[in-house]
Amino acid sequence: MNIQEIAKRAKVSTATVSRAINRVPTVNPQLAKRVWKVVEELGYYPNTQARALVSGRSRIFGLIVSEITNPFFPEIVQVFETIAVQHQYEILLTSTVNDPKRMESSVRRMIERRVDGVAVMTFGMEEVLLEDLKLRKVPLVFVDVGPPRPRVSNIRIDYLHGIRQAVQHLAALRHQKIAFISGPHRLKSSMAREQAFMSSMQEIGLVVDPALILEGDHTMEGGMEVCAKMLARPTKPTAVLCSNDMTAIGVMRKSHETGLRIPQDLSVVGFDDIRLAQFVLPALTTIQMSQTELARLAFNALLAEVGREIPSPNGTEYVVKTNLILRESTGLAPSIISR
Amino acid sequence: MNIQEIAKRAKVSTATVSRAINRVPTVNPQLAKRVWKVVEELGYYPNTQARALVSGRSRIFGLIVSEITNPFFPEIVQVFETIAVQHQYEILLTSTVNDPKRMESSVRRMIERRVDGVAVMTFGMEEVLLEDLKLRKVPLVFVDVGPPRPRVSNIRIDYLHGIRQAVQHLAALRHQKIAFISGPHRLKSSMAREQAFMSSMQEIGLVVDPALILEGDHTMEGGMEVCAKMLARPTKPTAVLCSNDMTAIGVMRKSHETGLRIPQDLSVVGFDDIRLAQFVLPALTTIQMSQTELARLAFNALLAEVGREIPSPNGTEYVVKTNLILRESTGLAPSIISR
DNA sequence: GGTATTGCAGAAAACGTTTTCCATGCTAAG
DNA sequence: CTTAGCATGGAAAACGTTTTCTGCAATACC
Repeated sequence: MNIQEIAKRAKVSTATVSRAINRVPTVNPQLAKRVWKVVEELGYYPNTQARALVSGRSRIFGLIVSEITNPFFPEIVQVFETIAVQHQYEILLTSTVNDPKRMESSVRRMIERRVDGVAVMTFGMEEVLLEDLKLRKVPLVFVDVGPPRPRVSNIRIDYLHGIRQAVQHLAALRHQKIAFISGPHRLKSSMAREQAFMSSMQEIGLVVDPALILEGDHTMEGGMEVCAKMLARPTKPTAVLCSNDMTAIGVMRKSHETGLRIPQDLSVVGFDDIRLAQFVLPALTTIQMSQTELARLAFNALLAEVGREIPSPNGTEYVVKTNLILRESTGLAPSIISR
Repeated sequence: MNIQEIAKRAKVSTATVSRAINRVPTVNPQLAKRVWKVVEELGYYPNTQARALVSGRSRIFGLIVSEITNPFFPEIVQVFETIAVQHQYEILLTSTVNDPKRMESSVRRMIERRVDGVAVMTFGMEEVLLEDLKLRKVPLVFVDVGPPRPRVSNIRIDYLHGIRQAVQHLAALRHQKIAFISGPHRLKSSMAREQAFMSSMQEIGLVVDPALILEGDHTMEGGMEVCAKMLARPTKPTAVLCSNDMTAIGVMRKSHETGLRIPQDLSVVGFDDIRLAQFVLPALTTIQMSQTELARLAFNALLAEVGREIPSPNGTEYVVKTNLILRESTGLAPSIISR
């Protein structure tokens, strides 16, 4: 069933059918009604492929996330999809599993499908592979990637804001030996968080013990491993700030296994504020980076760029704030209590 | 950049370019090489929309899940996507959030995009809306929906196998008052689990106390609520079997809050075996329903149906087994210990 | 050596839309 | 009353492929 069939039955030309369906105002209301009647009767749905072919716009956005099984991302996908649907956009989802090969193949597939834009939510993964996209003048939006270029927007996360709050919160609870467990060093976002931690510490005159800066991998298992390593060393921290919530949850679990009570013996702060953070025991104090806002911003950035006929000269930069959420996993430093 | 440009530069016709790219064997190797050289040079990617338009196959499968933020689903999405990529298929993901409106709109969008098949992983949601798809002879695969029809495959979950194991495991631990917290009653899969529980109990001569059959909603919050309700009643169970892991985790949490120790005071069994189940404290004994297998089966069912030129007369039925995984949340019934 | 058969590449049709261009009929202005 | 201008709908081109059909040359067979 196609537009010709409709045209025949409504006794008009295909042009009129097209115009009626797209609600072009110049078409005679009576004809339009006739067309719509036939459309309803036959349950006709236009063929998007043909539409895209001639209009040059596919109404598809690509969404690249680093790992859909990481609880941080489903929320983003959900929100992104919801907004997309509202704007009659479709999404092509790719979970790269941090594999450059998959990243490459997904970029290629997106180009082949002629996406109108791509949101790259991998938090600083190798952008080399994205040259292809840039070259093709597809609108892009990244997280934490500089510097801006034409057609490429960037969402900058203001890590410092939340991390500084967290550090000061811990300091106020008399913690001095504060550890930091980062994410993989190859991620830009990961390093940015570490930097923010360091400068927040120095700002209030706390020394950063290099032995208390450790590298995790943003998984719960990784958190457990690093925690074990950390607790085996001579200088033990009284508080630990983690680069994401899964790591923090791993730390909590391993601490529990080794008999450490949280927050009495060790305070733990996470990062991200995934839903799960509210539900672990004790509930995790964490730094919120709103997934909803991130998804919304990313979508709007793409939509804006698609709407522009002359590309923005230097892209646009958006900022997402981070904020400390107080829950139950932080408390007074143990030395204070025992005194 | 299009196929004509390539044809011009390689000094062949567009037909030859098409044949070369699609590796049709009859094309002269020398010509093919010339074509490929130009393709590489220009970084040409074929336009999938045009391809789909003429070939009638979009190489897109729809994937409808009930809620991507429910940890059960990301794993399915991940596996489904991975296999899809291997077969040069794309997926159109929809998370219905259990909203019939969204379900309807997503079905419509999938038809418009001319998907080659749809996997409906909503575990028994209102199929009424899917009439549209059936009518259009799009290959479909469902979970727990009968009876089979042409072009519609079904994955039947063998709930009884795992649930019977769980009930017998609890009985062996001397539990007699075993509660069951179901999912929403409108889900077929939910009722099937409840049925399996009942018959497993009766099979070994245990009485099912109607007061101990409760309805949850497959979320952690729901689990906590139902648990509170359950513990407020006069007849308290010594073990509880939950219709999914999130519910079980909610139960564990609420029990903990009210001072009940698990498994000493209450044994808890989940269903699904999401990754998180291994990581809660204590690790959750649960009934595994392999998400990997489910995704793989669903994809293969669609692929098989697409390959067939004459549709299977009555669809195909696949079966996924369920199995009890023993962890730490189940133990001897409390009355035994105190004796 | 002439005709039938095969192999292979190019021309052109087809896919289902949107959109440009053109024709028609009407209104309004001179 | 005539003509310019405008509104509206139809014809046809265009989008970028695949695929069928056609034609030509080379080989095989009698």
